[in-house]
Amino acid sequence: MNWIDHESYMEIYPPKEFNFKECLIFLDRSNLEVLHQIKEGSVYKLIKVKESLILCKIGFINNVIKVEFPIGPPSIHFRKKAAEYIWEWYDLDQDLGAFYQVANQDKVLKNLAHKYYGLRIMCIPDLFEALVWAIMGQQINLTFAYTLKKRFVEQFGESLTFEGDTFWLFPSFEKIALINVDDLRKLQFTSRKAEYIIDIAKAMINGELTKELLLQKKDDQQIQWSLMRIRGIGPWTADYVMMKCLHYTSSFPVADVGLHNALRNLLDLERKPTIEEIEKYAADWEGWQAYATYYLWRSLYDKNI
DNA sequence: ATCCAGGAACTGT
DNA sequence: ACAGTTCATGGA
Repeated sequence: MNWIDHESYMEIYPPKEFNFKECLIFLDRSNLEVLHQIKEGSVYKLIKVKESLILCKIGFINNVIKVEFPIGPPSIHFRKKAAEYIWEWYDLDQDLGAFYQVANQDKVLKNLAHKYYGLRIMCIPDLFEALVWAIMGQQINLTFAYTLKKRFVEQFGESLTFEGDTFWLFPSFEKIALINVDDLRKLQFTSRKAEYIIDIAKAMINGELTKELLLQKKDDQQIQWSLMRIRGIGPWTADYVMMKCLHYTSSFPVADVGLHNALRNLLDLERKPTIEEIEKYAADWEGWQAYATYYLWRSLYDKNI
C-alpha cells in the first residue's frame, strides 16, 4: 500500500492504471445501493474497525486518492486500517498493465480495455458480505437483488447518521447467526437462500469459514472446492467471491448471465453465446478472466452501443 | 401477460 | 454422470 497519513486526512497513491471516475460509474449503478453514497464526485463510505465506526469521504485530486473524515479523524491505527480497506476495495494491488497486454491482443477485449482504461474491480473485502450478496443475487434480476440487500442491511445492519444522511454497514455474521429463516422470509428471501445465509453466518461464528483460511489454501482450485462444499455456493458464487473478495484475477464466472448478455450485445449475436462459445472467446484471457468479465459487465451500462 | 433474471439444490434416471 | 424440476419473486 502506498499512502501518506496527514492526521486529519490521508493520501493514497494508486498505480498508474487507475481511473477513479470509471470506478464511480460502477459504484453508482443502482440508486438502491445503501452501502455507500456518491456526492459531487466523492464516495462516502462507512467502515468499522474493532468497535469504531469511521466515515470516509473518498475523492480524487491530482491523481491522488484523498480520504477525509467528516465526523473527525480516528486514531492513526484506525486510519491505517481505513486506508487498507480502501486499497483493497479498489483492487489497487493488481498490475493492470499485465491485463492490458493481454486485452490489447484480444478481439473482444481490445476496445473495452481502451474505453474503460483504469477501471478496477470494485471489490467486497468482507467475506460474509461477498458471500451473502452473491447468494442474494442468484437467479433474480439485479434490481430486485439490490432491493433485497437494502432490506437486509436496513433490518440488521448498524448505521450512523451525519448531517441528515444515514450511512449503513453490512450486517455482521455474528448478528445473522442469531436470526431465523422467517426473519428473512419476511424480507422476500426464498427459504433456501435464508437457510444458506444463516448457515454461512454460523460457520463463520464457529471459525470454520474465514477469509484467512481460504487464502491459506494451496491454489485456486482448492479454494473453489472449499467454497463449493458449502450449501448454496455453486460454481458461479465461488468464482464471484474469488473475484470480488479474494482478488483472483483468473476466476471466471462463466455461467454468468450478465457476461452472456454483454457478449451478445458486443458481438451483435442473435442469441446468447453457449458456454463452449464463451470459452473460445476466452481462450487468450488466461490469468485475467475476472477482469475480462468485469469489463464486459461494465459495458452493460453503456446503453448507447 | 410472458419471459427471464449476475444459480443451485434436489430428484429421477 | 446427466437432464429435468423446483425454488419464489420482481422487472421489463
